[in-house]
Amino acid sequence: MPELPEVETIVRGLARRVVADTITSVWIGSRPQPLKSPAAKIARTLDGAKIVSVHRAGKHIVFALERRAAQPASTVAPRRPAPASASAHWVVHLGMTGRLVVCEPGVEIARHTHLVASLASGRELRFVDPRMFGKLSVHDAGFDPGGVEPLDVSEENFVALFRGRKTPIKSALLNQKLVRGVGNIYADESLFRAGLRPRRRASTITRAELGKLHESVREVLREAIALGGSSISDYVDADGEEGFFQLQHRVYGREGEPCLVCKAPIRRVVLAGRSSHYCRNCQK
DNA sequence: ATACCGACCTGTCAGC
DNA sequence: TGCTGACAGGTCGGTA
Repeated sequence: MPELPEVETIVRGLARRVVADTITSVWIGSRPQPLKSPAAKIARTLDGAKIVSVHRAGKHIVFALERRAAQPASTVAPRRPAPASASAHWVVHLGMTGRLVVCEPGVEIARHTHLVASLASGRELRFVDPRMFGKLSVHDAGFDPGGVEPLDVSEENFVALFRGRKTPIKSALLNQKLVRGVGNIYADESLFRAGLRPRRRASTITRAELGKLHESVREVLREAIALGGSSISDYVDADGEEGFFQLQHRVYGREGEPCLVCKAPIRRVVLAGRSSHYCRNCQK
């Protein structure tokens, strides 16, 4: 479901609600599919941890946790040093249908709830994911999913990613090891704005066109974040609010409808197993 | 290296 | 009303 703008919106909402809160207990469901670390390790890492920050890395949500180290057994410590603490990261990928919700404990547990973290503030943070394409993991060291952040990368570094690649440009954009956070909707929308067909081989794209693509990707992502992401069927952010960028889609989901620039019908083809939408006139 | 495909899962919606 | 198939925002692994 969520791509970079949706994850960014969710992260901002979560940060408002749970930063500085402490996890007081953890319940994990019986379905192993979403768990990419052992359940016991996830529970052990989360339980008692303070949430220091929430941020986004590509489509991943990263909770920075701080755990107080076990108190020394000695009781007489007149001048105790600052309490030792250990840091860890809880990483959530929402897959297609994952949601993180913060709610009161009394709220009915939704179907397909896989994790519930009780918070010291009295609320609960829940992970719900019907299709179970989402992933939960914990990491003692830092977490780096690879790829560059499209909103941070320079034009020069962006252009270099595609040099010499024969793969279709859309496949390259979807490759999270190159650019992280761009998914099917924003790939199609960016390529439309850049005037590039999805199947165009990356290696045949000129420097100027790649510069335009760099600009288009960033523009689309920034506009989508400003509107809270795209709500196609059931996406809502951490506050339960829908996004509005779907109203700005120029090609995605518009098969057969007239191009907003030239009126030619928008085409839909399948590329790498994904629906791909483009205008034959406006994209080369 | 690359490209296509199915697999992983459940839910929804259109069409018959 | 109910069945069937297509499709869905994402990734991964196998095979040519």
